[in-house]
Amino acid sequence: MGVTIRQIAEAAGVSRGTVDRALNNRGRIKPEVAEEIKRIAKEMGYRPNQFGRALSMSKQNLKIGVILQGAETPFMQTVLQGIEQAKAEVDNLGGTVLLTKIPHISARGVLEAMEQMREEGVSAIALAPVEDADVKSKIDEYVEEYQIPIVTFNSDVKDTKRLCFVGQNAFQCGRAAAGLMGELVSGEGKVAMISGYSSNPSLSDRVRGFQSEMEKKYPKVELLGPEYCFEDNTIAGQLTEKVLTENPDLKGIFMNSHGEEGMCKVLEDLGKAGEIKVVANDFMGRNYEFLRDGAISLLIGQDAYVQGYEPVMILFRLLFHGEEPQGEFKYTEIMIRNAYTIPQ
Amino acid sequence: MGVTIRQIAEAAGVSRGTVDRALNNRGRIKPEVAEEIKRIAKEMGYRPNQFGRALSMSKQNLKIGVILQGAETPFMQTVLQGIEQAKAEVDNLGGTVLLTKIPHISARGVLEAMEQMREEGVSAIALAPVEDADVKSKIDEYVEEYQIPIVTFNSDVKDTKRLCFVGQNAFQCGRAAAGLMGELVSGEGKVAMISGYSSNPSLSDRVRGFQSEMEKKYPKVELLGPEYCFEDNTIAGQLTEKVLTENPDLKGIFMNSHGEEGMCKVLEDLGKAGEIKVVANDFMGRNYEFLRDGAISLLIGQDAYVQGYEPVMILFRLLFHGEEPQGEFKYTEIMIRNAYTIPQ
DNA sequence: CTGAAAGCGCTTACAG
DNA sequence: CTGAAAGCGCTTACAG
Repeated sequence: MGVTIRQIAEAAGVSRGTVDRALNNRGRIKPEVAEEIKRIAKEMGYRPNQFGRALSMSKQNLKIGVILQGAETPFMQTVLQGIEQAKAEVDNLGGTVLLTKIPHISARGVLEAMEQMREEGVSAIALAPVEDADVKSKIDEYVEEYQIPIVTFNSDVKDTKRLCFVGQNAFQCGRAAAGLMGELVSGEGKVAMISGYSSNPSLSDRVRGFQSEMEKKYPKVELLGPEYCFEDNTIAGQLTEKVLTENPDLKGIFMNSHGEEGMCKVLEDLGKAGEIKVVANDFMGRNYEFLRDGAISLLIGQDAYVQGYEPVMILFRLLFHGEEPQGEFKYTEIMIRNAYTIPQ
Repeated sequence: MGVTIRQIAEAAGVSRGTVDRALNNRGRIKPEVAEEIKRIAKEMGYRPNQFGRALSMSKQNLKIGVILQGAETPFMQTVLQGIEQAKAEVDNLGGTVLLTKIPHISARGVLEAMEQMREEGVSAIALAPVEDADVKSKIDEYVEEYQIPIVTFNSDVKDTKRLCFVGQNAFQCGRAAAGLMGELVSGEGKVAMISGYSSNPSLSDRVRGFQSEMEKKYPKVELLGPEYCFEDNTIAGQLTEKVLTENPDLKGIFMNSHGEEGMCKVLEDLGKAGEIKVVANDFMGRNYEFLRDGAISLLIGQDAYVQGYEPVMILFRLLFHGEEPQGEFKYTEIMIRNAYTIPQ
């Protein structure tokens, strides 16, 4: 068992309150006394008991706000599970998590939610995804003017005062996909790229990573596209059919967006499933099924759960224990799965 | 803020002690009263505050023993990091972790360590690896006679009363390797298997998983071996050279043991690195380096850290919170990595 | 500037 | 079988 504040108080011949003031720099204490107490504490190897502190501080009812956009997508549903888990833990520890789900993507919705949370007295906010100039400046305002720390997750926003970002390193993810595809097609032949939206920075980063690494490491691979399917199965199917018809010698498809069902349907209908090597993204929807069937060769995923869980806990640890996050970027692991490493 | 034991006591018209007895099944309470209190607690959505509990229970100074064999290997070093982290957390929460490292593998060492831990009054033991009849019967004796729950990790022991096992599903790992290798060699050609010891059950399970899945899913692949290198680089190099000389058309090597350095050296010397597809195991030693160089195509790994961390925490959660483990097997994730998904 | 006391939510002897 | 009280280690009004 560790040294307690009481033992230090006895050793220093003062009260526990005084030790607290000294050790936590609360002021209202004679500087020499504070110094002496700190010296004694250090000498005795004092380490504050987090349970005592947490229990005592649970009176403060610290509030953390979470703003989530596009909660209707399967991916965000998993993120949501992570948030709910963090919320349960924070509740349990005497805090509160205020969650606002905004349907689809709406900068105005985010701004309003931020406003409202400030009125409700939150001490910190986790926010995703972010892609708007007004939101950016509001983030800086909150951090600087109101000292409300903000963590972004899933999609980051550069050049703001946000504390840190939790999510995928999209460029590196694209490179990992290239490394896999290069091997799957034995380093040569045609590979088509299908992405979602050209306007989405994460998707674009993945495409850039894929292209640059393929060029560098597998120069004999000829890349086609990217074409954009807007995460739509019908369009994805049409694009798949088109590229296959125009390129009967196609070796692989890098599916960088949702629309997998549409693509796999066409591959199966044409008897090409398994023959055309497919690297796809995210452990969502029917992707595991396609992996088992062989229509998808390898799947790359980000830990959606962690993307919901970590931001809340990072803020909690900051506010409750004064523990700063490890670094500005908390990248979730880039996970590779085949048919045999599907969980459960 | 959550519901507290005090609120339940008021709602039920009893004292807090009575609520505690009801909710934690401590006996000495009229069954009907207990039922009623549980009902109310559930209705109010009561979730115990872990800080309060931990603080209050920190008087008990609960001890958990950990016995680790072969700590000198790099793999066990990482396991050790997980144990140290768990130890730090448990210390901080008012408990104690007693760690005994036994050099190499020694059943007698394990038996003595168990004996000593019981004398020191541990409430539970985590133990690895296990491969001995005497140890088996001592496990059962501890569990049944002394009510000391035991968790095995890294390597399991069947047919005992151990609470659960934390480690890899070796057979499934072999299957995963087959799935990768099958794709890497485009489903045909010769693939050599090099393993460590024929007597090691985990290694054998991986080989069996590899063989059975290859046979089933890639029948055109011709498997050679397994040959055994006894985790020795020199022997691994010799085996590699031999199989390459005898089979100039070799397409891949499944390296199921340590000795990667010896193998990669030969591949590089013969100018075959990258050409021969290699699937190897464990994120240890120079394996990441070989992955970057391309001498190893894909790496499969188990989470060594989790294998150290989880057993201690499972026991802590059991003793401290009365939380039973999820199931008898806590399989660590089978992770696949290529040159782009190396951590950091 | 400092101390004494109350309280956070829980568990645990101790009385009855 | 049940209750009242003390205590875990910390923080925080409140007095002085």
